[in-house]
Amino acid sequence: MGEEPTRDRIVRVATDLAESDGLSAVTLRAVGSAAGLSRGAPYRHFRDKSDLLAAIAEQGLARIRRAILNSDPSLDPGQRLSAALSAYVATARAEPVVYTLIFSADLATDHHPELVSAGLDAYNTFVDLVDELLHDRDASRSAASKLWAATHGALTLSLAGHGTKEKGLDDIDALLRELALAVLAMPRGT
Amino acid sequence: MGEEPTRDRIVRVATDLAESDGLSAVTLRAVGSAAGLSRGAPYRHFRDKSDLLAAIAEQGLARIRRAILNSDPSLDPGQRLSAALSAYVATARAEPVVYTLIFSADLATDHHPELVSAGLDAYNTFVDLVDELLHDRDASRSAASKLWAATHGALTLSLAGHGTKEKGLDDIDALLRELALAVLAMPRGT
DNA sequence: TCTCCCTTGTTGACACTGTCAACAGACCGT
DNA sequence: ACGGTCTGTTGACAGTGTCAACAAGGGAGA
Repeated sequence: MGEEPTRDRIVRVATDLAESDGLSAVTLRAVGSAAGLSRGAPYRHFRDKSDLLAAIAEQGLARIRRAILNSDPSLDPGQRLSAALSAYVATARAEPVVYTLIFSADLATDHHPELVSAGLDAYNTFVDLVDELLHDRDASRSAASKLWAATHGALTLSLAGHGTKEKGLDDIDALLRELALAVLAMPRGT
Repeated sequence: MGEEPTRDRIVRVATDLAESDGLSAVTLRAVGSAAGLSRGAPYRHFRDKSDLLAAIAEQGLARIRRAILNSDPSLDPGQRLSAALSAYVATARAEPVVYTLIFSADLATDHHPELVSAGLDAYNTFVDLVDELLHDRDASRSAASKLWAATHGALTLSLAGHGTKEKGLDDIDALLRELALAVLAMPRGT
């Protein structure tokens, strides 16, 4: 295989570091060292530390997009949508630090347009899946927004530790199934 | 009025600092200085910086709880619930940095039990409001969880800057009304 | 009153971090 | 051969979280 570009390797190493030792362990020195480079090396590939974090988040979003896109296409649209939601949750659960980072306010999205664009890609991929079920672009966009919001909300509450004791947030998958049902059963008009 | 305890003043000053200049501006030195004290003074009231952040989040949760509790009691239960949701959103919008901090993974909830307890207080207050509508404790808990998840999700997506261009997340209040309708219209059994 | 101790606050010090400037080598087209 | 760009290294500096040592105050008990 071709050798991995240094920039990609830095992002990958930084992601691993974040997931294994927490976001606070992601220091430019540690990242450089883990990538086999020296302290200042990342500055040849990223303007800022914030720029590196944005890259981590961006690739995380791309991974999420791929996960929901890989849901079995042979399923009927409803079941595939459900599978995509499960894949979304599973990916977020597998890398909670990155997932939290994506929606962190630390990243001023104004200064990181490619992060916004990665978010839009994931969103549009999701809209496509919903559209296979509804066959109505506007309704699909609206439903996808609600589904994403509901999913993300339940996920965050669980990841943040709130709600582990509160019944109903304990089993996210069940909660999600119910939320998805509620959203999709909504009157189409409004 | 009685003089404000130093600890409370530190938390208040730190909260103001966070909202006006961003979370990264909250340094122990700056907080001490803004409180009229010296750099190391906060250490007499908080074990860690993380401990101070947890206190900020905790009081933020208490403020949210008070906001939803203050929704006009003379309204009928359905409208009051809607007003409470609006108050929740308004409070979060008024202090986005604190709101984001509450659900940040930086705060290991294991080490900050009083933060978890503040979250439970807010949740239970919310369940009470839903119960005035449903008159069924279990169903209310379940519905409250879903409403909170959906609200928080829509809010976060909007606060993080994702979705400002995507139709449907633009107007959160409309989205919330629809989500609330969908959740409350759900079959009670499941 | 005097003494003891605990609480609150200050200051000096240290390791670590993000960041930048100065420098070194590799590669590449002319 | 040569100048320039790209990638990488190292030294330096201001800030930051954190801790130990020290000072001031006030309340409890003799």
